[in-house]
Amino acid sequence: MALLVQSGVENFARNICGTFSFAADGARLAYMNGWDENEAFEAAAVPLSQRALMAARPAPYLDDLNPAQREAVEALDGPVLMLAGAGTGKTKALTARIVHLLRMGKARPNEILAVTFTNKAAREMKLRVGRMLGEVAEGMPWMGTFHSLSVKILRRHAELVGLKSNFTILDTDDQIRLLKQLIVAANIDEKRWPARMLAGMIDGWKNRALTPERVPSSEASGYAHRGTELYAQYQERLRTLNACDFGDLLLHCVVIFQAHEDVLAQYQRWFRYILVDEYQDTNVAQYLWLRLLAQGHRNICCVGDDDQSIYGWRGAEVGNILRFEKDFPGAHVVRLEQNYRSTPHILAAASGVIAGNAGRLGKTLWTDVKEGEKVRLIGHWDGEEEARWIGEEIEALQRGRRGLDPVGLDGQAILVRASHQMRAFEDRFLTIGLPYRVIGGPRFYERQEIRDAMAYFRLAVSPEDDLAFERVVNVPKRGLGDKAQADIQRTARQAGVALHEGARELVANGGIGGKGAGQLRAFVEGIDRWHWFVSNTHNPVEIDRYSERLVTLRVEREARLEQLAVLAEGDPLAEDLRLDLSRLASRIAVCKRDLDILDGSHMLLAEMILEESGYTEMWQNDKTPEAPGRLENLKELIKALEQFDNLQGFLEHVALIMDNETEEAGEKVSIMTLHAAKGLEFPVVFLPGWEDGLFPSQRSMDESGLKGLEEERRLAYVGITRAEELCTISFASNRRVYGQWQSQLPSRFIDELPQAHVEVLTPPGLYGGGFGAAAPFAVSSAMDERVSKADVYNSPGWKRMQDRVQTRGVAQPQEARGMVIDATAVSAFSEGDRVFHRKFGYGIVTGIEGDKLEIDFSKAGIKKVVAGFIVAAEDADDVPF
DNA sequence: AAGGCGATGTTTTTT
DNA sequence: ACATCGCCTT
Repeated sequence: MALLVQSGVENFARNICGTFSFAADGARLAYMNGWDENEAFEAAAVPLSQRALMAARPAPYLDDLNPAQREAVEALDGPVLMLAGAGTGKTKALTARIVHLLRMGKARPNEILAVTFTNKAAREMKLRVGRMLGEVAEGMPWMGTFHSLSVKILRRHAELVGLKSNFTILDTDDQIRLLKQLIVAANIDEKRWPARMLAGMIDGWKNRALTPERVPSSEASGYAHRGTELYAQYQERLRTLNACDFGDLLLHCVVIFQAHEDVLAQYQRWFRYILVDEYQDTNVAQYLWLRLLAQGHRNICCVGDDDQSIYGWRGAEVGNILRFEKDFPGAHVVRLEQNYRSTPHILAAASGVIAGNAGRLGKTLWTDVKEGEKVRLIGHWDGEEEARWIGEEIEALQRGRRGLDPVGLDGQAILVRASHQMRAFEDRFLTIGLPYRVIGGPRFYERQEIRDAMAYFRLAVSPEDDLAFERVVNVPKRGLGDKAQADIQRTARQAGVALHEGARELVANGGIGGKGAGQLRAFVEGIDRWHWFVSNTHNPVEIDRYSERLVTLRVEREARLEQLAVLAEGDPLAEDLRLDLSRLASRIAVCKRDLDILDGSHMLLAEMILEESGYTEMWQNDKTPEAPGRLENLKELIKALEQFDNLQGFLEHVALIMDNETEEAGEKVSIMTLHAAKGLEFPVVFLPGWEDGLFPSQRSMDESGLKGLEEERRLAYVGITRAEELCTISFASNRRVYGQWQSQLPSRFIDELPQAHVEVLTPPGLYGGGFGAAAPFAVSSAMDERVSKADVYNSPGWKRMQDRVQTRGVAQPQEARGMVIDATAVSAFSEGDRVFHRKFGYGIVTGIEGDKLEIDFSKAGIKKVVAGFIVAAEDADDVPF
């Protein structure tokens, strides 16, 4: 073991020195780090002009900063918490800090660990550090996402968690498929206990850095009391497959750090300074990962905004940022509060809403800007009307209106709570021909055709990849159904080999009949052939062999051509010769292609695989409207291969890079979810669908109670603060929910908007005359109690309306409002209790998790509900209505 | 083995 | 309303 660790460390050191190319930008680094410049220049052979450039700009990055930013940048040593409100220039401060660390000689580029959540953020940071330094920042090997950095570390120490360093990274599809197998094997009714649910639980545990044996027994009741058992089996299975899921990447790192002091110490020495972006989004595993690495020198700088924590539902712990000063006593806390993005009204509206949350670290955003429009608020009859109005408004703003400068479509965005809300806008914009773009739809590498193609590539690289085999063994249809696939599985398991070998054996011993047999043989041989090409790339012997064959074929062609030339016109032999020639031509083409593949053209190899497997053909023959798009995507995929040296390299990276890069040109309105909008900004922002139950989402409140509501409120805060100039909030009185028309009430967040910063619009057209003019009313203006029926939806009296509805106790779906949610209420229940929920009816408690109860409702099925919403069945009569 | 029909459950999403 | 999924038919 010691030997392994030792060699790992050596490997590691070599890797870092190799990755960090001193030669590339040695001069600049030498300058900033105070090394012997002349020596470095000699060695690096960098043009002197570059040195001149650096010398001419002593420290421009510091002069660009405001006092708070500067404070955060200059506090280099010890723990620092940078509380950066929306639009306060946190990325600027973060990048300046990195540059400053380098310049002050505190660390070399390879000694800084800079962590982000998304590849996009990492890219952005690299770009900006590079720009500040005056060129591309090549030498920062440890700037990346939690996951990509974890992979890098894990590859070095895979053996410490029972993996080989070439482990594969599973996507969610593979994960679910694997779990399904285990569930079936465990004799569990997959219908009652879906694999997705188990996957969710396992993810949750991994997010909390819980290995199977560390899962608290209080949670053992989940998933038919067999959750932890299946979790353990799943981990075992992953190990045999030499694979990791996303959660494992972090979990394994944490486990290694915790169990191997020497390894941890090594990294603690390497990473002299640690920077973390979006700290409010870290989960427990990420928190431990960071804390372990920072433990020694405590040179950790976390940047975040507790008010923008919107990923609690996937394991993020706001608590991490709230607790920072306790975790790192003596931490230097800096607040970035000067906002460079939005007008005062927008900031005030956002602040007003977020003030409703308890337990904030607290920041007061301010701005130098004096002018600006109020946040606009408008009610509509229904969702379609809302979409219509927004469409017209966008076009009006595009033309320039009311003395406002025209705002291009790229500067306008619609931010919705849930993606299904996008449809109304897409429909409307299609009919009026308004160009739009949906941000954050299904990601490129998540598409079916891309995953299928990738499975083929995985098989070519490693034929023993059983998950890939399963995925495509019958795609395209090869007549290999459940029966045949079960036979393959059995044969493979008995022989203790991979499915690919099992299939070969099954074919060889005639264990499979019918047309499936031939097809399976072809599939197995295809994989062999593709794999042969992968393993013989650049093999000189094979290249010679193919070259010779190509020559032979060409000679043969010449011979035929000569024969043809001497034949008389109309000679019957000529036909045969021409046929021969065309056959020869295609053989030559194939041989040439094979030779190119052997020479290292992995793009041709990929094309060949998709061609020979019949995968391309399958989509060509497909008559569905999306087939052409899928073929287009496959072409894109091949194009993406170009940036990599080989298929292996491609597969390695793709697992972690899941973003969609296709950005078509042209001015377009952006439509996206509030989550997808975090970090973005637009001059004009529309926030539709502010209705209770939709936003805040009913489900969020049911499942997480007050915590959920507060997260929704942060989402509202994020939404408003995306706007630079103009922010328009809207709601509809009627909306179709799951096909049923439902009457909606304005969101409680609307009540929380400070009136002084809001302008209320009556909808043009439908009510109040239909002349298309938007007549502004001040919210504060006293309004006649005799509001007309039509005006109810946009009058300043919706508050009263809500009050009326509440005091009258009229049935409404939003009963969470005003309820006291008592986290301790959970203790009032135990498993087996018969209980009542106003929405789901009667049920039996089947488990307890934190402040939530898992209940098997007789009508609604199994749900997890906050205990505050539950009463004992015998008290059901006390529940209103 | 493969395509057609009724029951089902519907947020947010990165890696 | 709608898509997905498992089951049932051919």
